Amino acid sequence: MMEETTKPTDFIREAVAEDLRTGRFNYVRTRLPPEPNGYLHIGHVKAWMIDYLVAKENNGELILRFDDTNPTKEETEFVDAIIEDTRWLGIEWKEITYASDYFDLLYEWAQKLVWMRKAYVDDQSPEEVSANRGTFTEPGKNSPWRDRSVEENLDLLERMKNGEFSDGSRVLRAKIDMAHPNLNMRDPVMYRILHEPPHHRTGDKWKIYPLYDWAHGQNDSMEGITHSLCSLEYRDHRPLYDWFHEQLGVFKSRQIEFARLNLNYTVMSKRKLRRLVEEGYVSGWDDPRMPTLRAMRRRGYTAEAIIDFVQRMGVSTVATSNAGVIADIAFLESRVREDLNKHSLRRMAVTKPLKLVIDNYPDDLVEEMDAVNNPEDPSAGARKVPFSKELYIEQDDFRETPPPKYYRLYPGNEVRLRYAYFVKCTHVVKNDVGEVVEVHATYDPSTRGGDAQDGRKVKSTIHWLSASHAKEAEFRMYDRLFTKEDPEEGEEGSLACLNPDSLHILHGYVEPSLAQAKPGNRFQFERLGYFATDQDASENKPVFNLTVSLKDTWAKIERSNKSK
RNA sequence: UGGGGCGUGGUGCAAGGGUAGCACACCAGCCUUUGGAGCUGUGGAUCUUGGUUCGAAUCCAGGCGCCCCAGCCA
Repeated sequence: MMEETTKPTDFIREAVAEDLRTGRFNYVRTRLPPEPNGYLHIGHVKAWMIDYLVAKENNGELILRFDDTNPTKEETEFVDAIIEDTRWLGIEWKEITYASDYFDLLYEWAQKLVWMRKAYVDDQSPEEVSANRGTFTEPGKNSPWRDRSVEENLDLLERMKNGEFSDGSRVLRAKIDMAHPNLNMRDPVMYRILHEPPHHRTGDKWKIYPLYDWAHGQNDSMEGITHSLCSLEYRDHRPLYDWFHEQLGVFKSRQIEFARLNLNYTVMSKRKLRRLVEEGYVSGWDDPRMPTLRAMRRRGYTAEAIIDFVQRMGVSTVATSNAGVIADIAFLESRVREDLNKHSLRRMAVTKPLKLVIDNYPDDLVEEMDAVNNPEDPSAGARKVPFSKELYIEQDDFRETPPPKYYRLYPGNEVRLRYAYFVKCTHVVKNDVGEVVEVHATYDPSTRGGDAQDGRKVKSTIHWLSASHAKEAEFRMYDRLFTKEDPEEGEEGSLACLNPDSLHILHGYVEPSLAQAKPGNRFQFERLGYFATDQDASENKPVFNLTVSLKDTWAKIERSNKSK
């Protein structure tokens, strides 16, 4: 698949090539910089692939570095989950590192900046720091502590580190320019005091923790990262990123920003996703409706399809919303269908069963019908499916009074039962309230296998299951989580447009062999869609998640029928 | 409001002074033992105004619109 796509070219790859050409760098090393405070989602995959491929295409190296500078949010559980998901994508890295690996060195670099009179300990309260930062239009005010002696700063910094001061009582700040038009340059905070909670890796060793701006660029430099690729909202941080390298006289990594990836009909922010989980709107972070990688995996999306999707999305600096680009979920689904169409085994399943009785078929006869496993892949072979007098068909495949252009079963109409016989509907049996409970038909024995010897045609082929052989199964039918393309839009908030029908549970039947399907197995249930066996499956009743439906032309016709 | 970034069909990306193209979506048709897949075709876009030029999506200037920034989050 990767060979098929033309070699991607974009402004980042051009910049990297340029740097190699001009000698700014003579090798390429990138980094994946997750903060271990949540699960990876589809938006991360874009960044992951850019970092991975830019390194790979240039015979460079990729480092997986956890940005763990804030112990109040980070947990080992997320480190493990991120590693698992990254591996699932097929991304290979040279080594795993942590920002916390560099806390000692980073502290030395901070002392150096103090010596250079480029950093100082500020005793202002958080409120004072904020108030004195100024606004977009007004300059900030210099801290009264801005011109302390090197000795006093060094002493105070050391005591901050040793835990002598309470949280929030002091910070270390870079001394730049409180009147700078870029707020990030107004004496940014480098270290804050944090006694609790213990850090997931360094425990209670540290009482001060570096902030992003101080840690990230220096870690990049320490690791010899050539290209530090990040999303658009860090554009304003680049002058600061460069300033630290310049002052310290260290290896200068190059930061390049790109638009991050969002999807319509969903939310991507950790805060909003957490709310869905915590308030029970979904079953968990791996609920198949979530945009997280583990959810997509559970739903049946393949890593190949997801990667193909982000690759085809391209890379740009366009910011349509929230510092990124909004992709159409339909495009993701088209990539999933393309991949699954080629690779998944066909099976028959009936999600909304309706009994079909073939009146002229022998009572006790069972025939084994030949069914192909994948018309796109002859090497997938064929299988036998039992056929008998009483069958289940899909409720949607029968109408007592057919609407216009309805080709499926209705009284007097003949259709093909896939791989079996032509059948003609004769009559129906109804219950007390007038619902059709049984459809009756006659079959033409000369059409065995589905071919009419006399050359007559039917306009429809429907799927079926032998009632006595079929195995019970649960089907979880998913739809988009939100009804609006942009759930954030409007003041009611995203919860106001949650789709009440994002999950439909159906109880039906599958072919006998599917009773043994293993979690993660993927199938195409003919004429319905792609499904993946869920982990919830029990021994006698498997559960299948709808990955994505097949394109449904009839549904489209029906919709336009109704709108007329 | 100061700073930074960005404007090409509905969406996402191409075209780097020379015929505005691709994918998805949409519409029509062909084909079909999945109303699937496949195939063919149609429609539709350069934010705006001015300038430079034989020629501008591309270069210049103004305007308009959208996104990001005032955490001791990342």
